[in-house]
Amino acid sequence: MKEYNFREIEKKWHQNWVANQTYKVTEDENRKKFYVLNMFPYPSGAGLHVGHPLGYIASDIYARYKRLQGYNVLNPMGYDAYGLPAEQHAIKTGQHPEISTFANIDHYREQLDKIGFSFDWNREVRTCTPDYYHWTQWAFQKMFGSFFCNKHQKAMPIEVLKEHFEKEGTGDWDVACTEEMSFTAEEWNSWDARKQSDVLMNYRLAFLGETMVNWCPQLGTVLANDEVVNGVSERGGYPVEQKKMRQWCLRVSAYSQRLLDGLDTIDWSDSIKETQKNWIGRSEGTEVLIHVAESDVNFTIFTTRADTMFGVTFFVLAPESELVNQVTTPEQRAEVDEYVKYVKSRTERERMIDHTVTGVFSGAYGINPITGDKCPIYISEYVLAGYGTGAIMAVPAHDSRDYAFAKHFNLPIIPLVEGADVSEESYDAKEGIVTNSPVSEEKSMKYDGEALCLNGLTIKEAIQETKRFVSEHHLGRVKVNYRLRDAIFSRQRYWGEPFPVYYKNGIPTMIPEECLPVELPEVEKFLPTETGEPPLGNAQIWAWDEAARKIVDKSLIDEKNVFPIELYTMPGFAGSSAYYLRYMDPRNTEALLSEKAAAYWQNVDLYVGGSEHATGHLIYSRFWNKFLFDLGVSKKEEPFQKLINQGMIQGWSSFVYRIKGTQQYVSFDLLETRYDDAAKKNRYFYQGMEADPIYTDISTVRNGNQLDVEKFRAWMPEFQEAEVVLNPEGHYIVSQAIEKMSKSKYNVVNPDDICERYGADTLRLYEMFLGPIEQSKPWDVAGIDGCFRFLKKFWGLYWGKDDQLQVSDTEATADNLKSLHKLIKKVSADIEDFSYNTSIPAFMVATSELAQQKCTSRQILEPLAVLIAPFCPHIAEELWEAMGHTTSVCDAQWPVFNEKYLVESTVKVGVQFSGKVRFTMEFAADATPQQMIDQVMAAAESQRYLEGKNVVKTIAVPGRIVNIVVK
RNA sequence: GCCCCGAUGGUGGAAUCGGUAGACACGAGGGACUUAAAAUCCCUUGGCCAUAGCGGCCGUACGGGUUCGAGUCCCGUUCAGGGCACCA
Repeated sequence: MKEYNFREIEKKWHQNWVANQTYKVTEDENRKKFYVLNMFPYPSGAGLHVGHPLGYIASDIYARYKRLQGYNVLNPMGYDAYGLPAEQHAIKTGQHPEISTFANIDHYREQLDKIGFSFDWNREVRTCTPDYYHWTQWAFQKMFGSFFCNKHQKAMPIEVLKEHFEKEGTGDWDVACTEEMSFTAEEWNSWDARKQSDVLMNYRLAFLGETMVNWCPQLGTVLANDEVVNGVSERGGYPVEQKKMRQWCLRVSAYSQRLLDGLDTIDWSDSIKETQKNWIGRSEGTEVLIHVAESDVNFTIFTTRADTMFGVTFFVLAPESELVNQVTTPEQRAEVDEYVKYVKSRTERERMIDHTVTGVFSGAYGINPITGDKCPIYISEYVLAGYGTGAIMAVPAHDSRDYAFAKHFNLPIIPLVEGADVSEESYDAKEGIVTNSPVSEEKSMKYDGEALCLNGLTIKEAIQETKRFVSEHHLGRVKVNYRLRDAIFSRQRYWGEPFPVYYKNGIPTMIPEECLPVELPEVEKFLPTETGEPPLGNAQIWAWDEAARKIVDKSLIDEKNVFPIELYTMPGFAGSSAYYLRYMDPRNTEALLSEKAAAYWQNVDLYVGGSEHATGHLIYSRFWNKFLFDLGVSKKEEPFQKLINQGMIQGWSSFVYRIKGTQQYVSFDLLETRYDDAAKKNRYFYQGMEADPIYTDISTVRNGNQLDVEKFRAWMPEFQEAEVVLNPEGHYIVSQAIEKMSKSKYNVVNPDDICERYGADTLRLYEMFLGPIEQSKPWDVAGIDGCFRFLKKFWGLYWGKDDQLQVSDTEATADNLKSLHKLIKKVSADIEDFSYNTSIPAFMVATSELAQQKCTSRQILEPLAVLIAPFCPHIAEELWEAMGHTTSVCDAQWPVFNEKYLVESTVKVGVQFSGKVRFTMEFAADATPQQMIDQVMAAAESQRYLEGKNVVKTIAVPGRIVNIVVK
């Protein structure tokens, strides 16, 4: 048999694909399009590990499959090239981040090329190149120039709103905004340009806002909500504090309802949809206006439990709320100020962990409009300024947080639900019958002669009734709130897209569209300036000359028509929010993409990437695309029709144990483990001395868990002098843990080594074989030999003893056809469902069947090569060529499944009595159930199973089981 | 606390509509070939009992239910993973 020389084969076909531009794709009106996309990678210095290609392989298989089915498949790849690591590298070494980024990209490309992807590299994009970020800046400018009409749920040009203001003031137009405003046309027209600009900021989709931001002092930048995890920064794990700052923001919240509704139209996993639903956090409730007693101050509270208005015993304001100053009485002023100061001193993280009750009385009372009761107004950090109105009505009987507060401050608790016992805890459930609302008017306010009474209603009915009452009598209104916040869109960093904005006499002004892109300026240092400006403050050539329409030296700023340019840069998600559109027409210099390309490619049919982007990229992209859809640029409301989230491939981390303060390393099985309750972790001891676990590189481990001491010593200078304490068998045993693959954990397996040893086709096959794509699983090389062996067997099907191809024109046998068509059916269905892991065993079975049948028929072996082509393109090409084809197997046709080859003349079924299969029988495939029953009865009688028993019922399920019930 | 997803051998995992659970692979054990190793090939491998051979019982986290028949459907419980989290 001819040797399976994967190195030669893979090298040959890689060159061939490049030379023939096999994967170049162009719009073709005569063919149906299919758009497959991977989340593009951030090119890190560590290069690819075996986890990265998992999704790429999965989508490549699908892309190749669709192409074989005759679709015109777009399968592009590019780089999310802006990012913090490159910037930090630049700060450390002084090397421009572009240099390290491009070097990393080259390394990625080299690694990717080895795996045999069908990417069209002609369409590569990099978010950090001016021809790309031109369109990021352009989209930002469009958002700046737009507002969102709540009635039509659509973005519109800001000029429309301006005109409206000029003619009618705010009027009753329901428009997405930061703060509700009300002014007349006269007022608007009387304002100067500066004031008008400020007011418009309240409505623009990209706006400068004075908002509470997540400030990370260590990183020296603000972070978006999804970049803060458990109160610390996602990157680096540094503390984050709340700070009021003027920042660029995107009004993502305007699209809340559309982002929610869109989820029903797309084919994503339930868990990711659920995550997004939680993140958007739609909550239907009621806003009620509360008067502050003995003053003319009013405030609005938001509640989802309008039915509990009769149980209100106090109100609470968020400490950051502007109302705090307005309501606080002089006597309480000092105490309140001190409390507000205390709250400010607490970090986000402290507030998240520590839920002890704190608060202070403001001295004021609010009037419950339903009962007329005067209730004290408190200030407490458990009410958040950023959600709802920053003020709540407290119903301690039916809300556990209010309950804790009431107990702490000794406030009354009034239960409102039949049978609810609130002596120990609150009754939070939304089930039950409402009671305790006054029957007569004694404690109830009448409006237009009507008083609210909820007794006897279910809670749900009571909510509806209260909503009606409140709206009809103008005490408040029905309101939908969303948890989704506007995205903070500026960062105090160097390595990002510069804003195409200059400040003309303090008014943020867009650099004309024709002058884009505004290129990232050169700086000497990548750190913030000494005066605390962001790194772009170091740029000398960074001022806008309005007359000359170009960027000029900063020193000219005081001259006529020269103004400073924005020093902030855009965040990471800016460049990754619309890259899928750019791939459709990546070299267009006139537009983000042409009308023609947009109309042809529409949107992404299949998107593959990690689920960690659920509340970041996948929300921002949907928002961005919806905006571009409103503009008519994108042709589909949703960017990604189907989403597959590949799981993580974890690595096996290995640990050696070093006795504290020595160079002695003790084998794991000799250690005594003690659990330290205080530190909540294990500690290890050897002869009374404590030993610390230290990561060791997986390359220093052999036979599963034994340390190769020589390799270990050679690995790092630190370990050169290591003395080891071996176990009685003379081995050093390491301990192991399954963790995320990471350079710092020394558990990274890189695909190059696997390619070198087994070839790309084996790697591709094996990564798919590891388990369902959507699941996380540890990398375990154990099974890879099996995949490699299979490929050798598969190869062997095609070659005779004397290295000659043994494909002949002999007619295929029925068995051959059956094996083939079973496989076609299975593999086609599996690819459609992304359960590739189950088609690999099917391939193995078919291969051994055909080998046993000594099948040499071209009729079988040709389609077989096509079937494996999506999985293992190199071997498929080689065999395809060997069989005399001059075109690529990529342009072959996916074999058509034909049921007729699988139809059996007879069918084997098990015969079952009282729940047990007793014997099997063969029937003609077209036997009717009655015929089968008759035969079974005859057979059963002859086998004496039915002796002395009465048959009460017979059931036949053709093809599987014949079941007879006896008594 | 709320929401989502899941639980099948030593391991990864198969099992379409409810129809003979454990495909396929890994690992493990045994054997063949070989001076030896690698490679390759063959046999065994859910548990218990029986074993010359036939065979029998129990088994899909646990407890119920529906059904002639449940890994699959329904109800409850436990455990593990993920998301959100003073969101009113």
